[in-house]
Amino acid sequence: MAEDVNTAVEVLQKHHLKITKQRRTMLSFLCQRPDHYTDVTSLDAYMRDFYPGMSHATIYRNVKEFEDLGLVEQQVNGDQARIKFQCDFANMHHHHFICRNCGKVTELTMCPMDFFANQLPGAQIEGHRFEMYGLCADCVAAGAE
Amino acid sequence: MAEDVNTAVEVLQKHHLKITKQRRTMLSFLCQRPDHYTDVTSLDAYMRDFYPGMSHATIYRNVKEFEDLGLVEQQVNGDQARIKFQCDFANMHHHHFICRNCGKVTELTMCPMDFFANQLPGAQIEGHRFEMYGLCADCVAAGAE
DNA sequence: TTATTAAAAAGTAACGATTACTATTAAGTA
DNA sequence: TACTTAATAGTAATCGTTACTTTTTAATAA
Repeated sequence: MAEDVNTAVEVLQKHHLKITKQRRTMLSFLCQRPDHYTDVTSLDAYMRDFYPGMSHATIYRNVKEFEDLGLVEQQVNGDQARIKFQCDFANMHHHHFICRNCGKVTELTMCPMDFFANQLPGAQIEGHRFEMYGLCADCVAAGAE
Repeated sequence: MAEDVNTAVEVLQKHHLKITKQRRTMLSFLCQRPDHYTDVTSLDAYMRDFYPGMSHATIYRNVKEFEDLGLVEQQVNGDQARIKFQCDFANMHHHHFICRNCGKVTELTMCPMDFFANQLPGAQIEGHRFEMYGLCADCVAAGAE
């Protein structure tokens, strides 16, 4: 876990970005739950609690920078953004099962793209989005909802 | 096309909802492009141009009601909602390829779910989201971007 | 057709996530 | 230790969306 933060910090350095205590705290926070999506508003609340008077703008700007660097994955559901620490910087293509109760993310192997490409002759496929959601095994066992 | 509006109106009646001229206009507008997603803000602008002084609340409330009735499909991309008239009330399960240039929607046959269910023992899968995006054949031919 | 009534619309104004902007602070480097 | 420039704080704005209250209007019955 602290491992991952250091790896992320190295990425920042490699891009000549400054290592501020705020950024380090943000990364630590995200790193605590590498397999869960976190509302950016929760991160915002946490940071402003940790550093009273910290600016919204700083948090959102850093989120965007982390995303550009591939340190976090962003996902929009409804009206607010959620992000997740990205551990495997190797960045192998994969998809997610997201638990609606606890936010836990399970990575899925295999990508369904191949089955569809030939249905769109002439089109230029630039990307895709595939997610499954529901209750993870733990939440089912705990009797959620 | 007017066909589809009438079908939608029947659905409203069936649920004891009133057929107002505003609702009829909204449905007509959406029905003009049954294979394209439209920003709700565009619909909002159109309606307020058509009925000067029309309330935002009315438009958004109706969008929500149409969605509850299955008359439109909603999809959130980024910061604003997009909707699409739902023609096939039979509502056969399918997925979409969405052109980022013109918003055109192509329905895809086959669903990738079956391949993944067995990767999540114990979980309760409640839904999924699969979309492909890029440029449709027309936009590619027209040399978009 | 007219009266009735419940739902829908208008007309504010607010809310909440996100962002622009400027002055100040602090991280990185010499 | 001083310097330079990126990062932060602080303030306020933006924009999509919604809550609330009053007024209007579609649907139904007399």
